[in-house]
Amino acid sequence: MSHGIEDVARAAGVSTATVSRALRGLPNVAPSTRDRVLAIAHQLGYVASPSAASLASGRTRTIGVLTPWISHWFFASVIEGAERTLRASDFDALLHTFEIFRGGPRRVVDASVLRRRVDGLLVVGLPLADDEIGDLAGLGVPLVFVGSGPPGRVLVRLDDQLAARTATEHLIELGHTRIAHLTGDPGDVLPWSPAEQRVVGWREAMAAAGLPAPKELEVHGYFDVPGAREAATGLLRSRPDVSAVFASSDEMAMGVVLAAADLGLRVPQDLSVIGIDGHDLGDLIGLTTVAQHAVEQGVRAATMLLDLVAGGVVPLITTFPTRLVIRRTTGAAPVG
Amino acid sequence: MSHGIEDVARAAGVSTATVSRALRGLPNVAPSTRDRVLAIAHQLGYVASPSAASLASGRTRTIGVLTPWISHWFFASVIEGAERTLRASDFDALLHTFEIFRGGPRRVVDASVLRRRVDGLLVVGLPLADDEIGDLAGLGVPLVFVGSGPPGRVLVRLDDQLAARTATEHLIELGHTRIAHLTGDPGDVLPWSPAEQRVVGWREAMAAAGLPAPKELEVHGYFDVPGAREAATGLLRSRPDVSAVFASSDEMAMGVVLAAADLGLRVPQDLSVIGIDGHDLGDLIGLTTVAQHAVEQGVRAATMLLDLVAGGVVPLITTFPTRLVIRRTTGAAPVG
DNA sequence: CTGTTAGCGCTTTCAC
DNA sequence: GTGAAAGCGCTAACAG
Repeated sequence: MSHGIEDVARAAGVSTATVSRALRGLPNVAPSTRDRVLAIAHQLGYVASPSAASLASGRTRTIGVLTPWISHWFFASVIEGAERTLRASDFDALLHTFEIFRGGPRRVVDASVLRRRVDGLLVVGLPLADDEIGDLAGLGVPLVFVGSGPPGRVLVRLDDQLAARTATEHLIELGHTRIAHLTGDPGDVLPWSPAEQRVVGWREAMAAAGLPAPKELEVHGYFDVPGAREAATGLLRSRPDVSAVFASSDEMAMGVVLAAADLGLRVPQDLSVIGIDGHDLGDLIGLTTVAQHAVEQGVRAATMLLDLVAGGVVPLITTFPTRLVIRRTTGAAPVG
Repeated sequence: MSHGIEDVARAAGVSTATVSRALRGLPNVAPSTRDRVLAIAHQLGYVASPSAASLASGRTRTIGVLTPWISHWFFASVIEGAERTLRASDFDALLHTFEIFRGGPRRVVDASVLRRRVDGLLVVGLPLADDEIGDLAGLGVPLVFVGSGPPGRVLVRLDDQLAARTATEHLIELGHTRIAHLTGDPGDVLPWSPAEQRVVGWREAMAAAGLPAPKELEVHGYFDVPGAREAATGLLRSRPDVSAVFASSDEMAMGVVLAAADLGLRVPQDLSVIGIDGHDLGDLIGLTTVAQHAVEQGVRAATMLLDLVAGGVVPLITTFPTRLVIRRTTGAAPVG
C-alpha cells in the first residue's frame, strides 16, 4: 500500500535520483523516462514523504499562518484566500492562532516552534511587538503581513487613514457634528496598527471640518460585537448628544447598532452608524460601511509570499482600495 | 543561531539520545541530567527539527483539518476550538479546504497528499462520498468527523432530526400550518448528511401535527446567505400562502429574512423565520434559532482525535445538545 | 540511567 | 540524461 521511492525506481528501471527528478519536474530527464516514472508513480499511488523530502532539501512546502482569531470576518476571509492560493501551488497552510484575551495580555508569539517547520510566514492582522517580529524574522524565512504590519516589512493593507476619513466625512456630509469613534483595545497602541491609523483618520477628518474630536468621543472597547455593544452603551449613555458613531470595524458597528436598540435609539433617525470592512452580513441590517476586499488580500499576500520563497522580489507595501457603501444605518443628522 | 541536537549534547556532556529523551519528557533520565539538558537547550534556543523527528519516529504531531469553507460560522467556530485544543497538546493544525462550487461538483478530496503528513484527520462538515472516505481511511490514521459523518465512524454532531423537529414544532405551536423548509443543495443527498436529517425532522414534525409537507415546500438553495435569499424569493413568490420558513442553518435563515424584506414582507407579522446554529450575529436581527455549541464541538473532536492518536478509544458518536432560542423573527401565524 | 549504532526516505552533489 | 553515494537531523532499539 505505502510505497517508497525505491519501489518506483525499481518498477521503472531507473535510479531513485531519476524518479525524484522526474516527479518534481526538474530538467535533465528524458521525456520518455519522465512519462514512464509518472505513470508508475501514479499507478502505485506514490507520493514522496514530506518529512523525508524536507529533511533532505531543507524546504517544507508549508506556510505558517499566524492570526489572533479565525472566526472573525476579516481573518476568516484572508485565510480562505490565502489557503486557496497556497494549495494551488501545492503548499500547505499551517494554522497558528494566538488568542487575544479580553482584558488580559495576549499570549506572546513563540517563534521557536516554527523553526524549520515553515518556508514562510503570513501574519494576519496581529499587531505584534517589535521583539516578537524580530523573533519571527530570526527564523530566516520570508514574512508577509496582512492588515497590520510594521514599517519596513512586506505588507498588504488598505489605507486605514483614508478609509477612516472617508467614513467620517460621510457622516459630516450628512450634517453630523458630534461624531464619536469606537475603536479597539487601548493596549493596542502601536502607532502602525490599523486601529491607531483609523483614529488618526477620524481626527483628521474632524479637524478638517472644524469639528472637535475630544478624548471622550474616542471610545475603546473589545474588538468584537459584544465588546462594542458594551462600550457603545456606555458612550451613548454619557454622551446623549452624540448623533453618529464611526466604528473601526463592521463587527464593532454591529455592536453599536445593538446598543442603540438596547437604549431605544432609532438608527439612523437618532443615531447614524458606519463601520469599515464590507462584512458579508452587513446587508442584513443595512450597515453603511467602507468596504475592503479581504479574500483578495489573502490571495495577494500568499502569492507574494510564494514569490519571496522562490527568491523573487515583491513590493514592500501593497495598498488595496476601499469604497464607501451607503446603506441604511446612516442618515441626516437630527435637527436641533 | 540554528543549533542541532549534537550541539546540545556536547554542551551538556551527554549523548544525543539522552538529549532526545530529556526534551521529550521520556522516563529513564536522571532529574539532574534532564534539568541540565533543558536549561542548555533553552539557552541555545534549540527545538528539534520536525522533519527529522517525523522521519525518524513516523509521527508528525500534525492533524489535518479538512473543511469546505472557513468563513462560515459553524466551520470557523469548530476550527477555532480544534486548533486551540491541538496547540495545547503541541500539535499543529494543517488546514485543507475543499471548495464547494455553486452549481458544479466539488473538487474531490485527494487523500494521497496527506500521506505521511498527518497523524490524524478532522473532517469538518464535509459530506464525503464513500470512496473518498475510504481513501482517507486508507491513510491509516484516525479520523474524526464533526457535524457530518457516515455511520460507523467517530462523529461529533448534534441530533439533527431533533433540532429540526424542535424548530418546526416551535412554528406549529405559533399556529403556522404552511411551513416551508429551506435546505442545501439537492446534490447533497447522502442519507446521513445533516441537511437530509433535518429534512426528515421537518417532515416528521409536520406529519405529527397532521400538516402536509409537500415537495413544493421543501426548497433547495445554495448553502449560504445569498443562495438562501434567492431560493426563498422564488418560494415566497410562488407560494404566498407560506407563513413560516424553517431554514437549515442560521445563514440561510438570514437569507430568508433578506428575501422577505425584498418582497415587502414583515417579519414576523407576515413571515416567521427560524434557523439552526446560534450564529453569533443572529442577535442582530433577533433571529429565532435552535442553537448548538460549535466551538465546543471542535474542542471535543480534537480531544478525541488526540486520544485516538495516542492509542485510546473514544465513543463512536458524541451528540451535543441544542436549545431553542426564541427571539424576534418568529411570531403568531397571521389570522385567516 | 546512558551511550552506540542503525536507520527513517528522500534530495543532491559529483561522476559518467 | 542518468546513477552512486553521501548525507539531512533526528529517534529507537539494543547494550551496558
